[in-house]
This record gives sequence, structure tokens and C-alpha cells, in this order.
Amino acid sequence: MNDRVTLRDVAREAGVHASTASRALNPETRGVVSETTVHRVLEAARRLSYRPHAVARGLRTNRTMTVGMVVPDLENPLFPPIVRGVEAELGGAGYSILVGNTDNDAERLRTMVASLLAHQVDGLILATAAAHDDLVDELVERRVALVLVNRFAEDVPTSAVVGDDRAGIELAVAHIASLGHRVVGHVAGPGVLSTGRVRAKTFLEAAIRHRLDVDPGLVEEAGWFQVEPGRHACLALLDRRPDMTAVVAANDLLALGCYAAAAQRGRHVPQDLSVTGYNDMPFVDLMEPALTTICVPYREMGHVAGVSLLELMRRNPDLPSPPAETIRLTPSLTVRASTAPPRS
Amino acid sequence: MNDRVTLRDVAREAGVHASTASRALNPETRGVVSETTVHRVLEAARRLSYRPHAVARGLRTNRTMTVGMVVPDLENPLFPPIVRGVEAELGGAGYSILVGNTDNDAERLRTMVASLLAHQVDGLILATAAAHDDLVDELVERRVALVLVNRFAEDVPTSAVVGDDRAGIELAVAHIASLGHRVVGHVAGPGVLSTGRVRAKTFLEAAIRHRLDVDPGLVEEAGWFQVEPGRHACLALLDRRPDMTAVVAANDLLALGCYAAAAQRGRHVPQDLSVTGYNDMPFVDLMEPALTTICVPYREMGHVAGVSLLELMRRNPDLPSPPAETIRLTPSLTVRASTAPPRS
DNA sequence: ATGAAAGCGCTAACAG
DNA sequence: CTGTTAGCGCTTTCAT
Repeated sequence: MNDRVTLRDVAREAGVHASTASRALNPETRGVVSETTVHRVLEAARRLSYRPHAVARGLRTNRTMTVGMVVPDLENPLFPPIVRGVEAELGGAGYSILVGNTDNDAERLRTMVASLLAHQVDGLILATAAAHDDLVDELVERRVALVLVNRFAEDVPTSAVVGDDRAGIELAVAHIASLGHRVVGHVAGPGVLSTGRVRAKTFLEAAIRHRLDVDPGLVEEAGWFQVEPGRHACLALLDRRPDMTAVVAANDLLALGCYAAAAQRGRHVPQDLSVTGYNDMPFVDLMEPALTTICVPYREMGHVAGVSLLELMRRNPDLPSPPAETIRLTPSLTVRASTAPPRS
Repeated sequence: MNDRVTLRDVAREAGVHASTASRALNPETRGVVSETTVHRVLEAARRLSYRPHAVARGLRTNRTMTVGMVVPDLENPLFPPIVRGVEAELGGAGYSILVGNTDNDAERLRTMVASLLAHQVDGLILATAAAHDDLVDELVERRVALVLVNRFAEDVPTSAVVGDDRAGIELAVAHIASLGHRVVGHVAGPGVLSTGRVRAKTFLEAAIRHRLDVDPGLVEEAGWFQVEPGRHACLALLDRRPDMTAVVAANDLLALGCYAAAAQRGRHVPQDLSVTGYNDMPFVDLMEPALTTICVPYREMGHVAGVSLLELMRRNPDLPSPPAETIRLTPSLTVRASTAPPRS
């Protein structure tokens, strides 16, 4: 890893000056060098098996061709597709991705971003959920090329790529309503997360629009996007409104909690209780019954985020103010076996 | 992102020379500077909100404090825990991780490794499955600090961290045997993958040791580690040996395929057919029935790989030949609801 | 304990 | 088209 072959070595071998070798090696500037020289340099580089030193280049050019990507939890199956999408897009453009996990810890997020910036990443993609924190403000102010993913920028002008949660919940409610359900509950996600709030709010609006039974007792917030909280919330719903025939869960794990709650109260899904999820996590199609859920195009989210970031990075940072659009990706409904018309 | 505060700015602000500022800022060399100066420099750095330039530092020190990690497919739930384990370990030591996906493409792997090396990563962790390829040889020869994970180094002296597949299959067979099964099938993984081969071979040995019915007809290879191939393989088994009461699958997805096959032949799991998986993928505990499976400590695998890599990176690369040990992590059996004594 | 000077490997003006 | 000359921001001898 040490006896480096440097550009000067190649230049010497080819009998030219280092700068000429540099130009010949770089596809962008190659046109400016005579064809024979290019050939000679390339040949010399091959012979010496020259490997360019990206760090030195980065120091000189102020571009490292790396981007940072921060996720709260890589083990949450939402995130790998996003990362892959980003990687596919940016990797194609020659970038490498520095990935970091925060475990939803704001402090870790700060240090991680600081470290990424110290490493001179050319851009940053944040998929961490914390609401309007000043970290984003700071990054915007420092003119870091930044794209938020799966998350909004509250008032800061920042590009963001998110799923259209309103459309998704609307899809779920419309499906449930079209099956003939009238008493429909909602197991909401935690109110501290924007996803939880938006979905709950939209559920109520959609319930009104579809003339469902609207009752605050038909909404129960789960403390966390997990199976157990989902079970608890659904039990509360079931006990409060035994006439409830369907429940729209804010997330697949919560929906699986509803399965457990239903079983516990001797109700069969979907005959006695229809359940919808959200996200279309891997393997929910293999559950018993297979879960009807909202499919969010996470992979594409990564793609689009990558495209946005590329554009931001291309743009001269001190020219006009950036456009900062929020791109909302439309989810789709995947009907499986967990929803059916109500019994009577 | 441009109006950088450099070390010289800090030095000027503190009224010292850049080199002194450097020493004061670096915890390693701080001891050599007078306490008051240290204080003055730190204060100046804070005032100017100085951010060190890791790239410049890397160019000088030949250490970038980044490591590369390459996985075949981040969406395969095995890998995120490994990545997290690595990240936790290496992140704690101040390293950032450059992650790459190969999609099992040897060509992509090569270019990715080349790119990582160009970025001067201090070490490399490869979780890609390809058998003895020359890439590894080359890396070893180039003295790159390298750890293989979830995969063996065939003859090259390379550190590797893997799960002990023999122990795992033994666990599964012992469990099944202890329940009283005698006619036990094996849905094997693809023979092209070492995992598939090793598990199949071990199954046979364990079957003999536990005095099960040994019959080539009780082993069926699935073309790929997926549900559908698993279903097909299990159907073949079921049709060949209708007296089979249990099946050890080489992987959880194959096991889920066995569920489907059993259902298709009107057999109930576990009453009519016990099924074991391998890996303890997320959510297999939520399947119906919950899957009895072999739990591989993937997170710990990442940890151990991180520790090994740290050690390799610490070591002077041109001193003695490296130790190159293969660490085998012991899996455990998680008994759930998919296994039971045979009917009679 | 601190300063001076050199240079990591590369690219980008500027000349010729 | 090619060579010369300067550094990018930092660390590290070597003096003092």
C-alpha cells in the first residue's frame, strides 16, 4: 500500500512533464493533448500500473467525489432501498458514498455530519427523521449541497424527496370505504414524527370525505412504530368500539400488531377485521394473511434524491439562490389478503 | 462551503505559528505544547469555528480515517446488521465507512474496490460472496488491510469472520432428531455458493450421526436462496418421500417456501411437517407459524470484523507476515412454533 | 516550547 | 500542444 507510483513517475516514463501526463490521464482535458502523447502516457500508466491518488486530487480540486448519506437505522428495511437508489444514481456519476447510522441520536447526527464535512464530501443526503432542527439551517447557511429524503424541510429552503403520505392514506381509506366499511379505526404513529402526524391528520380528513364514522375514539396513537405498540393501540380501539370492522395502520409493523390484537380478541383478519399497513416492507406478503398495504417507492426515492443532489453539486454554490423543491413521490396500493368486505 | 478557515487563520488569531497550532489542535501532540498556548489556540479555533480539513491531513499523513465496505446487496437483510456492527466498531475509533453495493457483479466489485483504494481507504471489508477470485490475491499482495466477512478466504492468508455453518446445521438436525423425527429432508441452497455446499454436506454428516434415514432422495437443491425455489424443492421432497416428517432448510426464505409447499399438499406446519430455517431474518418470528431457525450473530460479525481490521491497520504493513486468522462465530438455535414432535 | 521550511500528489493558470 | 510555476491545507522534521 506504499510504494506508490505517482504522476511524475508516469510522466518520466512517458518522457513528458507531469502536467501533460495529468491532462492526458484526465478524460476531461484529454482533448487538449496530442493523440500520440495521450497514447504514450496511457501506456506508461498501464505499464507502471499507476493508480491516481484521489485524495491529492481532491485537495487540489476541492472536490472529493464522495457524498455523505446519513440514515437513522440501516436495519429498518425502509432505508436500504433508499441507500441503494442513491448509490446507483451517484455511483453512476462516479461518486462514492460515505454512510452513517445515527440510531436516532441527535448528537451522533451532529458529529457524523461534522465528520463527513471534514472529509470534504461534495454533498449530503440526510434521511434522519428529526423535525426542524437547527442542523439543517446551519448546513443551508454553510451552503452545503443538501438533500433531505423521506423527510420534510420545515421552513428552510432545502431540496427534499418524500413519499406523498396524504395520497397514501387516502388510497388506504378509499380502499377500505369501497369495501363497505363504515366504522374504521386508525392506529396512528407517534406524534413526534412528522410521518405519524401527517398520516393521522389525513386519515381524519379522508374519513370525513368518505363519510365514515368520525369519532376521536377511533384514533389511537402508538408510542412507537413497532409491533407491540401497535397491538396495544389496536386493543384499545377494539375495546372502545367493538363495532369497528377495519383499521388503517400508519405503518406495517403497527398493522402486524393489529393482527396480534385481533387474534387476542378472537377476531379473524380479514373476516372480522380488515387491516391495512403502510410501506410494503419486505416479507409482509408472506404474512398470514398477506398484508394489504401502501407501497412507497423507496428505491426511486433514493434515485430522485441522487439526481437532485447531482444537480445541486453541479450548480455554482455562490450564484443564485437554489430552487429547493420538495418532490413528493406517489405511493400505490397493494391489495392482498388482509382486507375484505365487512361481515354483514 | 468555501470561505474556509484554515489552520493558518487560527494560528494568526492565536498569535502563534501554524505548526504550533497544529500541535495544539491534535490531541496526540498536544502534550508538547505549553498549556497556555493550547488554550489560546483552542479558543481561537472555537472563535473562528475552525474545521480541520481531513483531506489535506490525509494527504500529509497517508491515513484518511476511512474504510471501505463492500456488500453484494444491502437489501438482503443479512447485510445491514453486519454493516452496522462494522460501523459501530470503526466509527468508535474515528473511522468513516464508504459503502458499496455490487449486485453480485464481479466487474462492479473490481471497479468499486479500485475506487475505494483510489480514495485511500485505510482498510477494506469485503462481504461479497464470490469464491476464490484473484481480486483478493491482488489485494493481499498489495498489502491492503483486508478482512473478509461472511465468506472464506480459500487459500490466501486473509483475515475472515464467518458464521460456523457446520455448527448451525448440527444444531438444527439435533433439535429435529431430539423431537423424534427420523425421516428428515434437506432443502439445500445452490451448490455454487459455499454456504449452500457446506450446509448440505454437514446435513448429511449430522443425519448419519443422529441415525436418521439417510437417502439421497431426502436432499433437494434449490436453485436460489428464495421462496419459490424453496417451495419447488420441498414439493419434490414431499412427493418423493411422503413419509417425511421434518425438513431442515438451508435458509429462512427456503423454509418459507416449505411452508407454501406444505400448505399446497394439505400438510400443516408443524403438526404434519416440522420446518427449520437458517439466519433468523427479521420478521420470521411473525410468520404463521413462527419459524424455528438458526440465529447467526451478524451484528457481532460486523463488530469482530471491525476489531480485526483495526488491528490490521494498526500493524506496520511491511513488518512480519500477518496472522490471518479465520474467526468462526457460533450460531444459536431459536425454537419457535414451526417444529414439533412427529404425529404418531 | 515554538518557528521555519519542506512537501504529501495533484491540477490549474500562465507562458511559450 | 507542452512545460513552468504555484500552491490546495496540513503535518513534520529540524533548528532554535
